[in-house]
Order: sequence, then C-alpha cells, then structure tokens
Amino acid sequence: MIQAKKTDMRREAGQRTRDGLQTAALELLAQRGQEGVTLREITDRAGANVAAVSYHFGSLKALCDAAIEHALEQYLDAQMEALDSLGPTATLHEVAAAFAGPMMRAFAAGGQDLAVMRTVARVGIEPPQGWERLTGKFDKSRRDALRVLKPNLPGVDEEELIFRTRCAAGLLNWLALAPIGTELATMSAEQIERQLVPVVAGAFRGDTGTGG
Amino acid sequence: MIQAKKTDMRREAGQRTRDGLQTAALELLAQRGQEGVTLREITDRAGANVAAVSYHFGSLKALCDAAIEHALEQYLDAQMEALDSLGPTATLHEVAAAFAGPMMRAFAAGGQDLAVMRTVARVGIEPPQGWERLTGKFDKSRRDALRVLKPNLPGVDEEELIFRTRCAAGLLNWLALAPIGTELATMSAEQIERQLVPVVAGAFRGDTGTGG
DNA sequence: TAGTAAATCAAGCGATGGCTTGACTTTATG
DNA sequence: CATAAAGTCAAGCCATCGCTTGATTTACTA
Repeated sequence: MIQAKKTDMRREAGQRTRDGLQTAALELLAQRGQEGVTLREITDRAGANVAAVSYHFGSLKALCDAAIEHALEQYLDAQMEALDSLGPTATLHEVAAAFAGPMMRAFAAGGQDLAVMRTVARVGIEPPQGWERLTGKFDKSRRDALRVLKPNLPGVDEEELIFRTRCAAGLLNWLALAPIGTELATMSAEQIERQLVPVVAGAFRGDTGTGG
Repeated sequence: MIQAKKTDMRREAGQRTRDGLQTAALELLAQRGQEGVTLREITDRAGANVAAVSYHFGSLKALCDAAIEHALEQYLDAQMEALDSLGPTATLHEVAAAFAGPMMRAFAAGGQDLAVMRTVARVGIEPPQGWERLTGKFDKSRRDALRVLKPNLPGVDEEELIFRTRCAAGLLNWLALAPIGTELATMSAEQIERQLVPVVAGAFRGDTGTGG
C-alpha cells in the first residue's frame, strides 16, 4: 500500500546527520574561518563518519558553502526586518539600534546565534566564490539602511552615506570576531546597547569638525 | 689579525635571506592569515630553500612570529608618534585624523606598508600566543589616545571612551581586511581622509540621541 | 521472509604539510 | 693550501589533509 507518509526512520536519521554536520561546520567556521576547518574535526564533533560529508553534501567545500549561505540569509533577513519595522520618523539613534540589533541580540544570546554572526563577519573578509546568489539580499539590505538614514542626514550625499553604512557594518563585524566581542558576550543586552548604539549612530552622523 | 670588521660576505648573504623570508612571510600573512601560510610558498617567493626557514628562524611559526612582531611594532610606533605630536588644543577631528593617520597613509602607499596594516589587523582577530611582549606598547598607545580624547569629550566617562577607542581601532582594522579596503587603496590620500576621518570622529563623539 | 534502498563504517589512496638530514658550496682564517 | 664556519640544497620522513571504496547495518516494502 501507499500509506502516504509514515515517518521513515532512515530519512529522519539522515536529516539529523545532515543538520549535525552543518551545525558543527558553522561552529568551526565561526571560530577558525574557512581555512581552519577540517573534515575530521567536523565529523568528530557531529559524531559522524568522515564519509558522511561526501555522502550528504558532496564535499567539504559544499558543506561549508551551505552553512555559510544559511548563516548569511539568517543575518540579512533579521537586519532587513529590523530596518523595515522602523517608522518614517525614526531618529538616528533608533536607526542605529535597529541596524545593530541582530548583532547585539546575538551577543546576548551566545551559542548558535553568535556563531552565525561570526561566520557572517568572516565572510565579509574572505568571501567564498559562489556567493553571488545572495547579492540581491545584500543590495536590499543596503537600500533599506539608506532609506531610513537619509531623512536623518539630509546634508550628506549618498556616496558618503553608503561609505558610512559599510563602516558601521564593518565595525559590527569586527566586534563579532575580535577578543572585545567575547567581552561583550558577558554583558547584559542593555549594557551592550547603551555602549554600542551611540558609537554606531555617531559613525552614521559623522563629525566634520566644521559644524560647531 | 683582528682586522675588526671587513664585510663578511657570508653573514651579509645570510641577512639578505633572512630579510627576504620575513618579507615574504609578511605578505602571505597579510593576505591569508596565519593558517594560510606554507613553508614552501614563503621560500618560493623569497627564492630560498625550504631548509632556510629552519636554519634562520627555527620553525615556520617562529618566522611568522618575528614578522608579526615587527609589523605590530611598526604600527604602534607610528600611531603613538602621531598622537604624541598633537597639541593640547587639538580638536576631535584632528585627533581622529592622527588616530587613523598611519592606516590611511598605508592605504595610499600600498605595498609593504599596507601588508603591515593587514597583518596587524589579522592579529587583532587571531592573536598569537606569544605576544605578551608588546602589551606595554598597546597600553601606551591606548593611554595616548585617551589623553588627547578626554579634553574633547569631558562628558563621557573613561570606560566608554576606552570602548569607543577600541571600536575606532576595530573599524580601521576592518577596512584593512575587507574588500572595501581594496577600494580605498585606489583612492587618493585626500579622498580617503575626507570620507574616513568624519566617521572615526563621529564614533569617538558618539550620539546618544538625547542632546538635540 | 526475502529484497532493496538509505545510511554508516573502517580502511586506505594520493597529495600536501612542516621539518630533518647529510652532502655540497662559499667565504674567511691560520 | 688546509681548516673551519656559514650558508644552501635535494631528498626524504612522517603526519594530516580531502576524498573514495567496498562491505555492512538499518529500516522499510512486497
């Protein structure tokens, strides 16, 4: 009989192995980057055999690509959602809080969420070659930031606004990777926000030294 | 006879090999980090034999440590000199320009100077274990920055000032490593300064959203 | 119960890594 | 010239890397 879908234990176990491999890969990518990840360390961590990577993903690189792409998508979606939820009268401080929100929440949460951020940050330094698939999301994220930024900084032309947005994003990425990030991870969400948001907002606003 | 010091060709050639190895190591460290550096690529680039590294430095790690320490010292010295040359009435904009000066000059100069900056930035993410020898210089650099920063930001307590200084340093490091840095490297020194200094100064100043 | 496909496993292959070795060349010294 | 020190070199050792293979286990199907 067809019996439609009684849970197939084989496929379920396979999915569990796949997820375990991807999770282990994400953690190693977060703490050591693409060059510091080895097949055997991933499989040890996931409790799987070395051949499982080839079987489920085809190659180590394909597994890392999958983990990276998932992490990037997760981050960009969270940031776009935060920016889109801002009203048209949002202050620069609120824009900065939304922009840095996903990163700050990851610091407070730790664990997998923080691993996602660290992986995303590493990709910002060493972009894998097949990441053009996400170019559209990157563009939308930047457009969202510019849209909510412009009303607050009418005197700054778009080129500089783009530069400052990239600087702010880079600063957040740096915090995720550098030792200072592990210090932040021990603070409360409120403490993080109180210290970090003014810095991001200040970077957006800029200080030309000419305007009193 | 004693003959004091007639140039010993053997020692001179050895020094040339040592310098070539260290330079090649620095370039590879700058573009691939500590994990992406191989003995054979260094020796190929330097035109030396693989055994030369063991002979002159003891190990690959010792060579990398020497190259990293030299780069760190070069950067910290340049930044401290820039900060020390500021008068007591320096504006926040001038402080930011001095703080970011060595990095901006390296972007404009490219080549070895930029490799030094990239290596320093990488160390900020993956600190080697034997770098406690330079702790004193790091401390002095931070104290210098705080000294020239305080008069401009009397309302900000020291803890936040330290945080903002680390953020600003992190931002500069990020620019050195991320793709945006290669874009900066194609701009003139004036263009770089005009875009970057306001961002750094803004990060120092902060924006709490409470002060109009 | 026999058959089958999904998944797992131990073992090993070829390539590459850091490092060592012993012979060789070069240069200064008596 | 003979000796010794400083440096360079080709070759190889051993570990680890990504990946493959053929056998085996597991869970569903007819």
